[in-house]
Amino acid sequence: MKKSNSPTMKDVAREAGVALGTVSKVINGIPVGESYRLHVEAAIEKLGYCVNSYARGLKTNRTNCVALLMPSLYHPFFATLTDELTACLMRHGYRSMLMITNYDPEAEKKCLILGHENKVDGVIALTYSPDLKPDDSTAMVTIDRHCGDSIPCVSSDNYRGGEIAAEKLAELGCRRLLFMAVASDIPGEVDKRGGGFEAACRRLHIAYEQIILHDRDTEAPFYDFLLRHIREGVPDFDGIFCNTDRLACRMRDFLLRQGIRIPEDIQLIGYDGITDYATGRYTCSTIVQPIAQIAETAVSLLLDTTGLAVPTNICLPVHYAPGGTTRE
Amino acid sequence: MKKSNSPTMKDVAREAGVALGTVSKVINGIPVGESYRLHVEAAIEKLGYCVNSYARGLKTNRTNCVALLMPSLYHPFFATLTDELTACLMRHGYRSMLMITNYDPEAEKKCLILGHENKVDGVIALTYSPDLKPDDSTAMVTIDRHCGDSIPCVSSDNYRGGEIAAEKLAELGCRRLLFMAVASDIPGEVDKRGGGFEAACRRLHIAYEQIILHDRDTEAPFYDFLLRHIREGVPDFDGIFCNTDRLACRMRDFLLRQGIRIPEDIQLIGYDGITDYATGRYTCSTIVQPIAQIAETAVSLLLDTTGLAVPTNICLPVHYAPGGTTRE
DNA sequence: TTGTAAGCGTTATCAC
DNA sequence: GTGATAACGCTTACAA
Repeated sequence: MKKSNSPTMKDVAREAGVALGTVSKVINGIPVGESYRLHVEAAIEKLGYCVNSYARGLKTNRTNCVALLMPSLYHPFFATLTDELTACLMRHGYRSMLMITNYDPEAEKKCLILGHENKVDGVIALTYSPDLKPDDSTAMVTIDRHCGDSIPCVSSDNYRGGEIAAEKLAELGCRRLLFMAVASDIPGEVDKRGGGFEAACRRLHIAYEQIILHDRDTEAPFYDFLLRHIREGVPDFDGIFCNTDRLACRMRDFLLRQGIRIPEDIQLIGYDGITDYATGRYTCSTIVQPIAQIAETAVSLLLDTTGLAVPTNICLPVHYAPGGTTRE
Repeated sequence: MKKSNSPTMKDVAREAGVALGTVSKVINGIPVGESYRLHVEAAIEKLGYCVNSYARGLKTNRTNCVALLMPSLYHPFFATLTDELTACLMRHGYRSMLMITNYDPEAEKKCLILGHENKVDGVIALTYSPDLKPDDSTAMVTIDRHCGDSIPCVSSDNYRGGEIAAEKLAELGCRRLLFMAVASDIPGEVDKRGGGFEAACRRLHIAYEQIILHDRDTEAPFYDFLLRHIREGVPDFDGIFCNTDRLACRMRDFLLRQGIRIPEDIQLIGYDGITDYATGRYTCSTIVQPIAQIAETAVSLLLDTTGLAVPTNICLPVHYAPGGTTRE
């Protein structure tokens, strides 16, 4: 599949009639006699020389490569996040090694080892392990889940997002709220959405209930719950906050099938800010995560080597956006 | 960001009391005396040794790393394709270096150079350059666009997909068909969708028109065209084939706003097989691309080093799936 | 079968 | 400022 005989520095040196070290200096931008530089550059051009980053990496122990651990790219949130992360890394001169973990802690561990073998300069992980830890010598930043105090975690301001959802529903006239959530076994930043919602409800003196399910379970309990709370076509609730857009969309579909009007009878707010790929519109009214900003923050944190104490948790601001499931 | 002092083979050899070469053999699965192997394995375990793939790559000129050139991950097709490619590569023991090119030929060229510097074993590209060529020593496979006869291109059977769309619409009772397409400047496999559609229409003696726009233009001409062909609420067409699901969804939305009923008045078929992330349902009736199969084929073609003459173009079978915009 | 040693293409340390 | 030279960690003849 390869045969490889790219020119090496030695070839360039010979072609330019200079010593090896001189070529290295030119390539690394270290000052060198003007005429030497020109010769070397000409030789590089002529031979089509291109550095071998494996040789360089072996020597310097830096590879300009970052491992990206993602559960899947089927979910638009992960996909766009990966897009932004990769673009951002490239802007900083880094390449990204993508690893799909399939929500599997075992696979995540394997990927970390793979990354270590590959001497990646750092790891950015959206993980489903409670305790993923890289080799000590490798920098790591997580997204949406804390993995220990030495590892910064960046996320959207989930708590505030929950508050905003409650505030918005209240402002739009809702008086009886419901919080629906799918949660994974292991705790993460995402769990704070409910906390913010509750706090705001209490502060606003609005009645609320909540129902939380495990993400590996079926949604049947949600449906049962909703059905029990619809009497003669009139629902007990006039506003629902779902902890993901996905859930909000699914509940909207279900309620519509039950003859409930959205947003007339029930208003619905999700979380994530997922847009429809065809129209670019939000798939439901939602709390929008600042994906590009999350990516940039994660990259800066990872690459920032100033050693200044970094906060262990960075929350980025979210905002509400109407998407057809609220009366606005 | 790094401090690196992982144990090396030398450390393992010392720990195990054997020679360096022996350690190497154990690691590479080359037969070695049982007791030696045990010692070495124990030492590896104890020290937490892990190969340095940069040193290995430097020596062997193989890196087990493949560059993935994608225009963006915002489109679900690219995202799922990237997911499948990466998963498939991992299964084969390869890592993928993701590069987002933003539909920009210049960026694509830069990525190719980056890949070359990084000594990737191969490149899989979904490119928007007419003539992207890697360094001679690097294997390449493209998806959906031909880049020269030496570079295999894998795609869905676009021509057949066009035929199927026409046949299906005919079968569902359509008598006046329309083909709508957005096309990029540079030719690609995707262009064949229209050819297949036309051929089938002629074969079936069904009247059809077509309107094709550049992908960088506005959609206004589409809307004008449709409006001109709706007289007193009755459209001239009873079936439309759009060359992407995205277009089909957009046209559906537009037609609905004009008071046209879908699928009662007009039936619509798209192409790609995009599913909604929340419900998993097709976003419109569609010709489904076998994404996982495309990924597997691309990977096999890239990794297959048998040197057997590979076909320059591989078309994978597609199928029709109803998605609410046809009467079935 | 096991051990030894010569590179792979860089970078970095020195004398010059 | 320039040019030999020694690593970096590994694979692979080749010698024992």
